Amino acid sequence: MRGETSPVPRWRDADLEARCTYVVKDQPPARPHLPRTQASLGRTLAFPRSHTSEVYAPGAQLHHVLDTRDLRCRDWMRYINPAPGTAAQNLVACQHDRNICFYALAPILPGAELLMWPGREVAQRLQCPALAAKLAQPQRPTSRLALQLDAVNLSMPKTPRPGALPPKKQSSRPKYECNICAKTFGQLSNLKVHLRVHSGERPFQCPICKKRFTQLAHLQKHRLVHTGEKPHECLVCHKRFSSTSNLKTHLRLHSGEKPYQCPLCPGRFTQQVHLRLHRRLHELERRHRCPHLHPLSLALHQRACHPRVPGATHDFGLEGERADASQAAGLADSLPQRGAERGTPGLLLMDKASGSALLPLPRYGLPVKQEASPMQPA
DNA sequence: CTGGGGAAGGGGCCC
DNA sequence: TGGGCCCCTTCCCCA
Ligand SMILES: [Zn+2]
Ligand SMILES: [Zn+2]
Ligand SMILES: [Zn+2]
Repeated sequence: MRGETSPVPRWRDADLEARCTYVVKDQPPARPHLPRTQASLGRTLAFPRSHTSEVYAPGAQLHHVLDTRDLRCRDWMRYINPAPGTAAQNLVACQHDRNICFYALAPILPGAELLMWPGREVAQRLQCPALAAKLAQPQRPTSRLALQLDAVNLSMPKTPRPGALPPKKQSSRPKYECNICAKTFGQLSNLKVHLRVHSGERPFQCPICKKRFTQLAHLQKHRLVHTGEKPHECLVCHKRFSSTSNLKTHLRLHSGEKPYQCPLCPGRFTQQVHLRLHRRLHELERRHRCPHLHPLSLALHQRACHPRVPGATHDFGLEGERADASQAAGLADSLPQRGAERGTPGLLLMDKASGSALLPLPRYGLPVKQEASPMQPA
C-alpha cells in the first residue's frame, strides 16, 4: 500500500529467526467477559509450546516465571504492541529451549510501552493485514495502555529494584496503581473497587434475582427493575426513566442535540452506538468502493442527512440514484461473485463516468462477519 | 436493513 | 472510606 513511507526495517525474517525471535500467534481474546478496556485491545498471545513464560530483566537476569495457563498472568502480554520499526522496539520475544522469553533491548522506563517488532514480513506471513498496515505507517501505533514495568509483577512480591523510579506521584498527588492493568487512581478506595474487575469479586447480591454486582450503587440501581420504579421524569413529555443517564439521552430528543457526528458525512446522532453502526456502513461502503467512484455514496449520504419523514413515501432527491442503483443491482446480480452482500443495493457501485456497473474488487466478497473490526474509530 | 429509542449493566470520579 | 452520581456501553426492540 504505502510501504514506501515506512521506516526501512533492518531486520528481515531471516534476521529475526537468526536472533531467535519467536513469533507468537495473535488470537482474539479468549474471554469475552473481559473488561472492555482490555477486550478492545483484542490481543491475546498464545504459547503453543510451553506452559511457562520467563521474563528477563535487562542483563539477562531471570526476573520471574509466568504460568501462561493462568489467564491472569497471560493477560498482561496483550499490552505488548507492535513497534513501528526497530528504532522504537524495546522488547524481543525469543524462544529459549521450550519456553517463550521476553527480554528488553533497551531500558524500559515506567510509563513506557512494551513494543515488540515482529516485522512486516512476519505480519504478512501471519496473514494479518491490519498489523501489516500498521507497521507500514510511519507514526507509532496508538496504544491505549502504557504498561508499567511494575504491572508485570502481578502477584509477585514487590521487590524494589535498584534504579527503579519512585512510585507514581507526579503532580504532588499520590497515585495508586493497579498492578494488573496499570491504571492509576487518586484514592485507594477507588483502586480497591477497581480491583474487583480483575478478581471478579461481586459482593453485592440482589435478593430477588440473585444477580451480583461489584458496587452497591449498581445493586441499588438494579433494584428498580424489580420495583418498576422510575424516579427520573422528563419535564417535557413526562416520560419516566430509571436512570439519569437514560433520561439525559432522552432529553436530547427534545433539545435536538446530536453530539455524535459522522466525520465522513453530515449525519448526526443522539447516541454513540448509532454513529458507530452508521460508520460501519461507511466502512463497508469503502471496502466495496471502486477507486474511480466518488468517495461518498449518495444513497448513504442521503439516508443519514435527510432521514425519511414518517408517513412520507420516499425522498425525491434520492429517487434518481435509487433507480440507477436498482438497475445496477439487476445487472450485477447476473455477474459472478456477487450475491454474498445483497443487502445494500443502494450502495451498489456505479461508475458515474462510464455509467456502467462496477464489479467489486477481487476477493472483497468476504463474509460480512469479517467486518467486525473497523479500527475502532476513536 | 437502517435508524432510532429505551433498559440495564458497568467503570470511575468526587464529595 | 464508600455512597452517590455521572458517563459510557451493550443489548434489545420497534418503525
Ligand atoms: Zn486494573
Ligand atoms: Zn435482581
Ligand atoms: Zn421527554
